[in-house]
Amino acid sequence: MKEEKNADAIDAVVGAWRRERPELDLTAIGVAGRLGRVVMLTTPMVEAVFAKHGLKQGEFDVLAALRRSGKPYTLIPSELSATLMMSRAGMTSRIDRLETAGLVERALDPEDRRSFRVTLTERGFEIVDAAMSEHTANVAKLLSPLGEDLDVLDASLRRLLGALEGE
Amino acid sequence: MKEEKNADAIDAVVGAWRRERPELDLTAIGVAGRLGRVVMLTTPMVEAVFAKHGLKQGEFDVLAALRRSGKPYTLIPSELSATLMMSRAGMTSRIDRLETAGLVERALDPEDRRSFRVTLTERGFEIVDAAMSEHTANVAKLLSPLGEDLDVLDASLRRLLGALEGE
DNA sequence: GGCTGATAGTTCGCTGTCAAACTATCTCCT
DNA sequence: AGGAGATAGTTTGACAGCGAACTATCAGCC
Repeated sequence: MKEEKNADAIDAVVGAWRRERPELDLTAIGVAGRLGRVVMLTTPMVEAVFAKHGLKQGEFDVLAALRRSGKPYTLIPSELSATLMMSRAGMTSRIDRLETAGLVERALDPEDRRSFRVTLTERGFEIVDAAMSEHTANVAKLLSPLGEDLDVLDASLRRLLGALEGE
Repeated sequence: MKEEKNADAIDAVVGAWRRERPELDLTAIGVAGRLGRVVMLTTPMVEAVFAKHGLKQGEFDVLAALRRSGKPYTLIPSELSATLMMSRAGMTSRIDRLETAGLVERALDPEDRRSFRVTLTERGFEIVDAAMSEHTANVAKLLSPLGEDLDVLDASLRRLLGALEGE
């Protein structure tokens, strides 16, 4: 006994809306719903990998931005908050936590005394590299059901993202 | 002078990783990054519509779940928290807020004295219907750059979601 | 019929984020 | 040179969400 139709949770939501508000065109709502739900379902699985390395998602994001910036693995807080699309207030506290944990260091910026240079420590480097390796494998596994659709999905998302980012 | 290549923010991230960690296969990371970024960029645009109706996303979600459940627009808190995939503690406070705002009512459940029935008020009904109409149009507009790729994207996401939800 | 364990909802303490207000410093313009 | 406005980072206060602990009620088993 296999399921004839592979209906998902979004089909149920869209179906209910269609019954209650038949005049609405729900095509895009369904796509947006699936997008959001995929992110919601995968988030805890992604976070679990970071947790194994003692990191939260947001902390990994900071370390990863420093790591991929290349030697000397240094950025200033405002660059970090812009790249990660978060407020500077939030970035202050993230850096505080990472500094306390010994994964980054704050150093004076000789060219701008308002600012700091945030640098990966040796330990931060090792942890983020280990976490990134595992994260990469984990995401590949999570998306493996897509098969050859992976490229199709990527192409569609690229098209959408290009428009959303404003060319 | 037009851009020859339509590189997006994720291309920059993946490119930096490829330079720093050439041994990693970043295909899936790129797709996941685009997924997350699309959600991150669209979230404020979606929330702006709800805000016009005096709602936050989470509050709209509750009203919408009640609305699409059909007459008598009634659910119990544990159904709501399960449907919306959030903790019961969080649901308690959401319902508190919505009740204070006069958009839902709590009534005794005659069949289970531990529980309540949460029902849309007349005013809640009107607000969620108006918000849903505008939300639907807004999402359609946000995804309109996809053109005929909308169905392609939906098919891929459905495939992925089916696997993530465990068949 | 009356414990035992499960379930519904709430309260409490904590955390991560944001916006706004604030200090320090830089930049530019005249 | 020096003053106006912009910018970097922090502090503060507020808020939504979570997990754990708690109360009340239900369900089922002996």
